[in-house]
Amino acid sequence: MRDLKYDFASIEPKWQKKWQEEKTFHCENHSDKPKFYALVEFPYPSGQGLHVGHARPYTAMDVVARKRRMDGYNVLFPMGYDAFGLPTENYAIKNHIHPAKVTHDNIENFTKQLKMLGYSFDWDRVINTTDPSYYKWTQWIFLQLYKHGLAYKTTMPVNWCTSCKCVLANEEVVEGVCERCGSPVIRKEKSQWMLKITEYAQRLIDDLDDLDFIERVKIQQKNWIGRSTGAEVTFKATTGDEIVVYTTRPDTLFGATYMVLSPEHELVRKWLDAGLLHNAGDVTAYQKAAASKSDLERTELNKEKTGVCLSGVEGINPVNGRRIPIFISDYVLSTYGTGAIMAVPAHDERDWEFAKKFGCEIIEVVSGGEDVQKAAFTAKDETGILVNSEFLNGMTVKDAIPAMTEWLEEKGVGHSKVNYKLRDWVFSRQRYWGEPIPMVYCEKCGWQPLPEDQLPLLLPDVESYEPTDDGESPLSKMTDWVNTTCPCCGGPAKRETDTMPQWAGSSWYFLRYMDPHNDKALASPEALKYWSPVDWYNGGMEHTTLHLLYSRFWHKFLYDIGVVPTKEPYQKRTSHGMILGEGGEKMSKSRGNVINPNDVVAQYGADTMRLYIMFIGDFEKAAAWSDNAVKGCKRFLDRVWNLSEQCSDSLEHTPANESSLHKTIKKVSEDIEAMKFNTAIAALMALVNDFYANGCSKGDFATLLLMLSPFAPHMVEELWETMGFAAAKGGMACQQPWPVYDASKTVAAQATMAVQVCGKLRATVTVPVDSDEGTVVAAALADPKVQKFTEGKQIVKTILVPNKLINLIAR
RNA sequence: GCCGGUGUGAUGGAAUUGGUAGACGUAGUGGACUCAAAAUCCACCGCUGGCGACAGCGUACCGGUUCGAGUCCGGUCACCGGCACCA
Repeated sequence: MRDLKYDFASIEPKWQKKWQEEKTFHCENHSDKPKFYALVEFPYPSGQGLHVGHARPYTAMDVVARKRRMDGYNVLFPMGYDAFGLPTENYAIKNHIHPAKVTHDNIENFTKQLKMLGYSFDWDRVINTTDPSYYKWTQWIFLQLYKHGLAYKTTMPVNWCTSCKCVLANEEVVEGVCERCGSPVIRKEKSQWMLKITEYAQRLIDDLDDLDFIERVKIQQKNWIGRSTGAEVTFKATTGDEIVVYTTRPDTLFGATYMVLSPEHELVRKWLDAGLLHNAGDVTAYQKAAASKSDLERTELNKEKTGVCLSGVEGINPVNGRRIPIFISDYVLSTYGTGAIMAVPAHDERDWEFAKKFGCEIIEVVSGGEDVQKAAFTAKDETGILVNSEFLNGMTVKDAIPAMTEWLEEKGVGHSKVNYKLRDWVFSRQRYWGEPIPMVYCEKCGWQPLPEDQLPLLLPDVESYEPTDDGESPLSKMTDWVNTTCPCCGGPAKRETDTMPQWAGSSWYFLRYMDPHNDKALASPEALKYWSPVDWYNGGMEHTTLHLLYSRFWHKFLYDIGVVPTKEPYQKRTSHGMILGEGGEKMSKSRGNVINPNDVVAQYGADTMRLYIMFIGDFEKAAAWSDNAVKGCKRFLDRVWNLSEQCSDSLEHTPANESSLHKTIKKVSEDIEAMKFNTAIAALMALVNDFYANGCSKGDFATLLLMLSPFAPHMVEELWETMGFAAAKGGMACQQPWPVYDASKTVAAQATMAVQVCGKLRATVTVPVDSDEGTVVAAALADPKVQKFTEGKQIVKTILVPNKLINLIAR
């Protein structure tokens, strides 16, 4: 009897069925209880199914959600599927199956797996971004963005994946290659729908201050938005044209010895057209070379600066009237600032490198560094003093920046300026499996939004999902669908054939959960008011600058137009570490080290899987899977199961366990809230060890079960029922109040204190709790091990840390 | 290069934020039970010296502050993540 194993294979489905039938975790949009909205990132339903990387955040938030219910909250803990996207479309192309069918099958599989793990989602609120009743509202939000001038179409160089034949957002290009397929990304001029996220740049930074996001998320978002302050300065060209440059160092203006325009700069085109450039051939050749370069090549060539001097045109420095050469070079980006710079080689490393290669003059204007002919001096602190700069001479850099800015403004040749690295969001994809963009183009009226009563604009069936070779969406071949009438004049018009990127549906999904079946609005104002904001959102760090930033942007927009009641969508954001394969390597099919949750559940049960994934290590850090450690968790659950048959009948707590029980309640309660699941479980294991050592009552055991229930809900419910607690307390363990501890009972009557002599541990003494210094010193000095080190010496000082430690300083 | 993080036994990791380093778990060793194995239970389990009680050393490395440092400060090294010609 002692080493009986519990039969998880029959227990787990039994309780999952009961939760489903009784809708145990269903929640209403009103309650006397305080609300708590816990959110995890909904999965992309890939063909591979759920993997252990999903299980970590899902289990963590399930533990939190289950505990908060027991704490007396009305908890919304929903799940759904982010199902538009390329892998499904590629699979459909390869196997000639409709993406909707693939999506449906994958979702079915995911749902089965999520239920198998016993998550307490409200299954009545499941959403699917590819469902027309959902994407109707994604399209609706797009129309609102358009109507408020935040969506626009423009021709611009975009990131073009050579393999996916598709435009990518900057965020989807990683080290010059496509984030998804790894193929090189080149620049291509295309007409694209854009969203003006840059309009929200400052608010996206400022409002982080009021949020409870983990610090590294805030820092990463701020870095990504990349605010910098400086000045725009207008230089004249000898042609009479004005060249506006952006600089963060207006103090160094006297050191500007040449200028650089990006190869795409409009003035270059203008001067070429006007025949002003003597070396037009070199210039156009350079422009052509730069345009065809992929981002990867640009980065690789990063070491060696290239460029062409524009012969026949010069710039004029507004501070001293000096004529300086103008270059074009791809180290100046057309997409940042004004696409033109003043080069100060003495105080900028890139300019210095370029100047050395092209023989430009290097003039020191900030002293305090090494010889500027040998290296650029870039320090911005008090170490530098301005020289060779007329009215700025003798100032520190810090003082010279505002002084020069003021001078520029007075003379009308410049002004202070804030710039952001963040760029507008490229919102079109030349792909099939996405939300159709609800816009119509009419030769007479231009772009027209589809009237809202025509939403959803359904994605039509096509024969082939392959993108066309000229980069148009497969939808462009559907002439019946493309040809329509203009909503404005009624004349012939064509629909937009591009679709939205995958990030669209996930930018607002958390709102739909609040009221998922509403067909009048994306969610009712009452539901939005009741549940907003999401109280706690856990997700991966990889979404920090993508999904998390995009959805904050959309939410702020919806707030501005009065749709949502809060200016931020998520109050708290936490993030989990990755699960690595055995041995610490990333899990991948090619390495053959992928752990399938189905196998783990089949062998050990869902409760063991859940417990282990929470016990594996620090939640925020990466952790390597270990089959042996899984066994340890199973062993622990077996020990709990067997302990149930050894409890005494008393419903009172056993005195011997009292302080460890109360300490454990405190520890587990606090650790779950702090996402220190590993130590919460360690505390439960230690408590079970105590119970085995001291014996335990039914009352002790019931408390243990309640604390264990968020981690191992199936086994706990089974024991709760068979031991008669369900009948006695009326309901399942997950419906009971969370145990409370009595602070006065967390301390034992006796304290074991460390005794140090001169800071070195020499003994421990056991004294009554809260003993005063005199008592502790006397007890310490009575110990022969202490006497050995104090003999013949005088105690000159004692330091007491109550109930912890006494340090005797002896001389 | 810039920003952020981490470094503790054989191993995953603890340590109430300056107070007994190594909780809890794995692996290992010895023992009990067993014909035997598995499972379970008990004991040991940082390094060095000693039969031993014990002593010395020990949280990447060097230095500092302190009665006391894994924790704080200065410097060095290594690894991980993000950004990367953003003027």
